[in-house]
Formats: sequence, C-alpha cells, structure tokens
Amino acid sequence: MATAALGRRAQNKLEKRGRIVAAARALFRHKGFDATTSQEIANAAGVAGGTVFTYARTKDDLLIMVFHDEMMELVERAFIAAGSAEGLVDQMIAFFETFVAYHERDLPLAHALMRQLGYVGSQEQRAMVSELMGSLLGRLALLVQAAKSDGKVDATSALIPSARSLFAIYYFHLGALLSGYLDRAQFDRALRTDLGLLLRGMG
Amino acid sequence: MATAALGRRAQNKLEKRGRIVAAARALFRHKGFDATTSQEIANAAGVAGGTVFTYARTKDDLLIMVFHDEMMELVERAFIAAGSAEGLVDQMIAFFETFVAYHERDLPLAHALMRQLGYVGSQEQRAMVSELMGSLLGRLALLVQAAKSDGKVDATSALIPSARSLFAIYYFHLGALLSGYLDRAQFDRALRTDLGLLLRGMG
DNA sequence: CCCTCAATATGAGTGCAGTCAGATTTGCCG
DNA sequence: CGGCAAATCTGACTGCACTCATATTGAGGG
Repeated sequence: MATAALGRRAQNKLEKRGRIVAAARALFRHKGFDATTSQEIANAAGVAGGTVFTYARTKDDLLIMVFHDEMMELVERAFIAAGSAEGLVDQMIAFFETFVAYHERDLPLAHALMRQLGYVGSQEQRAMVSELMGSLLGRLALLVQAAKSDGKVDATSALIPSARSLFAIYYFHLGALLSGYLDRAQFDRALRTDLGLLLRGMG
Repeated sequence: MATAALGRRAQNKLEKRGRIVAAARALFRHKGFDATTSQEIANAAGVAGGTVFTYARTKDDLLIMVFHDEMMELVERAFIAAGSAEGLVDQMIAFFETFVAYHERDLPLAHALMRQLGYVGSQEQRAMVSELMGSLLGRLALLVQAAKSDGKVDATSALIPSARSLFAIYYFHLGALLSGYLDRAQFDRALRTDLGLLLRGMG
C-alpha cells in the first residue's frame, strides 16, 4: 500500500507533520493564535521546540497549514449551498455566506488568517493558497457557466475573469467586515450591491 | 499662531511624534521593515526605547503612520495621472498604475504594508486607513461621475459601489502581484480585463 | 517663585519566535 | 550484522518587540 511504499523515514516524517499541524489547530482554536507558543505546539505534538520549525518555516506557516484542509472542504460545502439558491446573485451570496459563517465562528483566528494572506512570502504557503484559490475560482466559474447555459448571463463573458472579479469583491468586503469597518448588515448590503453591479456587466 | 496655542507640552509631543515617524520612515526605507529594530528608531529619533511605544502601540502602527502621509499625496497624483487618459478603463489603469509604480520602488516595504492591511486591529490605524480609503474612493467616484456626464456610463449606476468595486478588483490583483502569483505582464492583462468587465455593468 | 500633581519619558526586564551546532536515528552497503 | 553517511531531531541560545515600575518634566495654584 501507499504508506509502505514510503519507507520508514518518509512515513515518520508525514506522521510527525500531522501531529504538529493537529496540535497547532487545537491550540489555535482553544487559546488563539498569538497566545499559543511554538513550544506548546511542540509539547502537544511530542517533539522538541526546534522540530516545529523543521516542518514549518514560521508560526505563520502553521496557520496556513491549519486552514488549508478545512478551506478545501468548505469550498465544496459552499458550492453545494450555492446550488440551492435561485439566480446568480443569490447563488454568489450563498456561496460566500458559507465562508463568512465559518470565519464568524472564530474571529481572532480569522483576523490572523487575513493578515497572513495579505502577503504570502514562502513558496510552500504560496502553493497551498494557489491550490485553494484554484479550487474556489473553479467552483465559482461552474456557477457562472451554469447561468450562461440557462441564458441568464452573456455567453461571451469569460469564465475565469468573472469568477476572479466576484471573489475580489467578496474578499475586499470580507476584509472590511473582519477589520471592523463594516458591521454585518452593511457587509451584506454592500456585497449584494457590488456583486449585482458586476453581474450586470456579464449579462 | 497654531503652535503657540498648544502649549509646551502638546507642542513637544507633536514634535517628538514627528521625529519618531520620520526616523521610522528613513530606517524602513534604508534597511527594510523587519531589519529595523524599535531601538534603532528610538535612537535615531533621540528618545528612549520605551518612548516609541507611547506614540505607536506596535511597530506595525509605525508602518501605517509612515505610509499614511505618502499615500494621501499619491491619491492626488493618481487622480491627475488618470485625468490625462482617454476612456474610463484607461483612466482607471492610469490611476492604479501610479500606486503600482510606487510599490515597485520598494517591494519589501510594500509586502509589509499588504500584510498590515490584511487585518487592522487598532482604532488609530483604522482611522488612518479609513481616511485614506475615503479619499481614494472619492477620487475614483469623481472619475466615474465625469464619465457619466459624458454619457459614457449609465447615469443610474451608483458612484460609491462602482468606485469600491473598481478598487476591490485592483486590490486583489495587487496582492497577487506582490505575493508573486502574477508577474507584471499578467497583472496588467488581468487588471484591464476585469476592470473592463465591471465597467460593462455600469454603461 | 515654589510646590504639587498629572502627564510623559525612561530603560532594565520579560517572554517568545526562530537559529544552529552537536547528538541521534535511519537507510544502505559490504 | 557492523559501520558509515545523510537525514532528522534537539534544546540551549540569541535578538527583538513590547511592558512596567520608577524618574522626570511641565502646568497651574497659592
């Protein structure tokens, strides 16, 4: 089987990585990102302090690792949620609402994530974020495409630019919500208005 | 005059704040944000280490203070640059190009700024960013309004949502450029495509 | 002019992220 | 097996952001 093909060394490494990320996830959730020390993560994972930094260049890397898996799943859930709404605008709202609800369950962690996404410096992080973004934009593009076949959106409008722009608008408002420039009601209104404006350009 | 009306105490405070921000600006430019220690800033400003943190809650606050003034000026320059372009899309490109050129002159600092803007936690920072954003969106709205009077944009489209969405799209792509997801040519193309798509929704 | 008190400044101290030289483990070959 | 080179782990150590108890300074009343 797959694990056997890796050899003891690689297998150990993978398992240790798993323990470290799991420990980080639990501690970030329980105590918050800033209040969690890398030493605590190391202890919880049963490794020495320095070992954590063999698996993640920085503490920030751990945050991205923790989010990566959950977000990949969330994209699928958001896609399903969008499916049960009528009209492209409401589908978009339903899609993004899934993420907002997720972030609202742990605001401090969401803040840490937004900060981290502001600038992604390491190759490993970039790869993870790229994968996530690709998956997310792909799903958005599917929704737009479905609306096109229904004749609700101009058939000439390009899929990826559309998906990208829709996400850009969501992301901007999410930042405003999480940083406290907007309250939830303002966020909902602004998001609907701006997505609607963009969608007019596509159909 | 204004300074006399403040009294020696307030005057001192203002002058010291100016020295600290100026010192921070010079050092960030010269050595980079991370490589600059708060102690160096304190020395350059002629104050004790702890004093820096009476004027800025964190080192990150200093970054925002440093950018605030320069960005307020940049907005005006961008507005003027946009004025000499033909057509709303090219005006937008010219406007945002002013900022991109500015960031490209000091990429490491731009990275630090993007990170900082990802989540803004303190009230002071939020106030500065709000002021900046208000000024920027105001200028964008003026450009859209001018296009409306020329009949080039639908007269019913709301100004602020339009300006906000245009900026959201720019900001998303700027992040991608600065984090290295896009090279400059890809950025230019994506920005033009996506702004064009949005502007179709307005006219 | 001096005295008092609140505002401000100071710098030694604290805790944590991240480093690195040396110790340990693993895989591989004769 | 024995032993060797490479990969991996370790934890004491370093440097820095930020804190806080104490000292200093300025404003205003007597």
